[in-house]
Amino acid sequence: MFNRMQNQIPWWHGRFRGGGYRLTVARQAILNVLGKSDKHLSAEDIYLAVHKVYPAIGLTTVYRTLELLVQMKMVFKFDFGDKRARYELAEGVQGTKHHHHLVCSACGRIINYTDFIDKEIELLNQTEKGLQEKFNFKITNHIIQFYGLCDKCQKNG
Amino acid sequence: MFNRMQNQIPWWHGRFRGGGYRLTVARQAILNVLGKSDKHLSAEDIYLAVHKVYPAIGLTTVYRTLELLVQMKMVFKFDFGDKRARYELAEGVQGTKHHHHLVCSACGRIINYTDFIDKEIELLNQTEKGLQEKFNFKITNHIIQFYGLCDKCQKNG
DNA sequence: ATTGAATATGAAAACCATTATCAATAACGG
DNA sequence: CCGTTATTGATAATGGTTTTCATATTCAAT
Ligand SMILES: [Mn+2]
Ligand SMILES: [Mn+2]
Ligand SMILES: [Zn+2]
Ligand SMILES: [Zn+2]
Repeated sequence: MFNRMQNQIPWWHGRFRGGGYRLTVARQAILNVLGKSDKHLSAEDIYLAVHKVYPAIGLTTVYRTLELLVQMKMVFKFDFGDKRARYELAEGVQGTKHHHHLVCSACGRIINYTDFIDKEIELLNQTEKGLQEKFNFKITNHIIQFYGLCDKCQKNG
Repeated sequence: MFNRMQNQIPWWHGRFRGGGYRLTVARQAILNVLGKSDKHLSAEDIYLAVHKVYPAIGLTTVYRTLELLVQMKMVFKFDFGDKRARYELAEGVQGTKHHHHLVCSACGRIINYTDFIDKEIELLNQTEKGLQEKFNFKITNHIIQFYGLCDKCQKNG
């Protein structure tokens, strides 16, 4: 359909081959979009961005690829209360740092924050340990989101 | 369609009348279901429970009522990663205590926990204050969820 | 208790993000 | 280059939620 990308071997090459997955054009295109963006993209956002470069890649493949990337733990999937899932490269990948989110209930703006994270993590570890013991529940990850009004929406509200 | 419930004036009477809303049979039935359950019910769960007593009340009304109750801050709406929204009486209402959630990724079980909450709240207040200043973001509420495997699913997994 | 205006409801259709189907295509070891 | 098999794209289907609109209910004023 089109020639393989001319890039040097990308950092994610091994992740795919090691997992027994093929390194396809669609998957690379989707990872490129995610890697270039600092936003929290929906499947359609990603589809449209990919579409500009590879018009033949369909929305179905975007969904399937995102599902795979989430399963491979290369991508986080979020629900911020609008009706669509949102995706973001996982921490560690592309130098992304662990962070939590502020979500504006009015305009949907999403802010990453890394401040206070250290103390939060400390408490989380403590809490996770306690919960693990009390409920014998093996915690694998957590979601922390603050909802409210961003600066603009406070003025306009 | 059917006679008004014979209950004494319920605690939520004032909340409705004060907001300019009518105190209908459907709304009371739905609040009764929520008040009696300690689970995290979906719209359909609530519809089925209501249906046993008032078969004429439709699913649409359940959705509309839940939307209203969330807007009135009498009910919390959650997304636990299954495909449906889940509802729970808000803290303070019916003596409900503020709590966070453990969600089993395998079987979907949801556990409320109130332990560690005090320390969490303390840190949250601190964090919220900091975020408020740094981003001029007015925080109204937060979501904290831990995902993992419950005791049963660890054995069976 | 009756009335009437405004709100709330139910049945059905519409919506829309996500998934399933399936024939065609591309990736890659040999 | 070939053959096997994973992957893809177009399309249809799914399913929770929302919209529509005619009818019923609530409740303040009679
Ligand atoms: Mn983020
Ligand atoms: Mn709960
Ligand atoms: Zn905003
Ligand atoms: Zn479980």
